[in-house]
Amino acid sequence: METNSTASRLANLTFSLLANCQEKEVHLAELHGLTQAEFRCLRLFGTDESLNNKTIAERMNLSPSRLTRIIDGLVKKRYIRRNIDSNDRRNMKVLLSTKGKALVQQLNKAYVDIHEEILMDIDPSQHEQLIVAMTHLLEALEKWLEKTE
Amino acid sequence: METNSTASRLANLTFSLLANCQEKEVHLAELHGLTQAEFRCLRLFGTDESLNNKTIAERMNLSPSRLTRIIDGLVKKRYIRRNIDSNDRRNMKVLLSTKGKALVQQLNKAYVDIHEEILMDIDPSQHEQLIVAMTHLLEALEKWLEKTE
DNA sequence: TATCGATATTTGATATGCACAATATTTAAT
DNA sequence: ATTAAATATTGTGCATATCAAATATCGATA
Repeated sequence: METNSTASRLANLTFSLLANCQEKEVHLAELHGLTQAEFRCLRLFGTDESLNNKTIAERMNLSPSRLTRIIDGLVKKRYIRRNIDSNDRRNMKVLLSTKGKALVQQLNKAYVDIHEEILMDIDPSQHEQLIVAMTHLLEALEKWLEKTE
Repeated sequence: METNSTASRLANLTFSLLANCQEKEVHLAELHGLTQAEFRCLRLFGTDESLNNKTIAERMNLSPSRLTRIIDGLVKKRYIRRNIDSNDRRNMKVLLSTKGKALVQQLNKAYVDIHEEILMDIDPSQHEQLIVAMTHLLEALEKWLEKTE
């Protein structure tokens, strides 16, 4: 059956793709003197956003206490600041410092640049195709994760 | 510019994809009573393959000592066996037990099934193009990783 | 307003993950 | 035969993560 062999080729592709992306992330983190956790945490921020401890913990699938210490590291390295939320003083509003904003913007740019480079190697007529396919891949994965939750 | 906006869409996609795959892996691991490291180790085996400690460590980017203990866990849980290589008694030949083979096959099948489902959503005439595009994506990423080594 | 329960963060204790160095066994080279 | 290299394991220490307890604040209500 055609679908089956294509499916296993695609499966191998996404498998390798995943491994490579992970490697890339490790590499980028140490390039900036950050631990992997700190790096991933930083990448959650849009440049203007301000998040609290708990939501970051949820997005990263980590305990709030773990987050406290990751944030500690990022504060010590002067990438972010902590402010008490004046509306609800239980909340810590965590936001990027100037240095943090610069790094996040640089990372985002680099990230897009990589993909741009990649697209240059691919016939433009296939770009939309690729996007559609990857979107399906993502949807399927999300559906599967929900199903088995 | 068309390329740029496509690139940032693609960037977002691979970003989410990565996060979802990681979540899926964690989930699958605990579904089978394995740690994430054990799970990833098991997935390296083809059903008939026999590997030694060192090569597994290299493929997983872990130290041999770490591997020794991961293997310990998998042996205790009866997924793999250790045999001394009779050609070179320094080597431990690590291979899947019957139970291990069954699990690996089941996982591989599930993995292909997901991708088959995805392909059903896409016009068959475009499958080959999709594979080609994804292959380019992977190649480009590998090239980038080498460049920055 | 005084108090109780819920919520957010932090801290201390503890467990797990991982690498490095030292050790033991075996092989290969001189 | 002796020495050097390769392989797996064990001991140790630091990094990573969770859990439970402590602290502070908020909102509701008696």
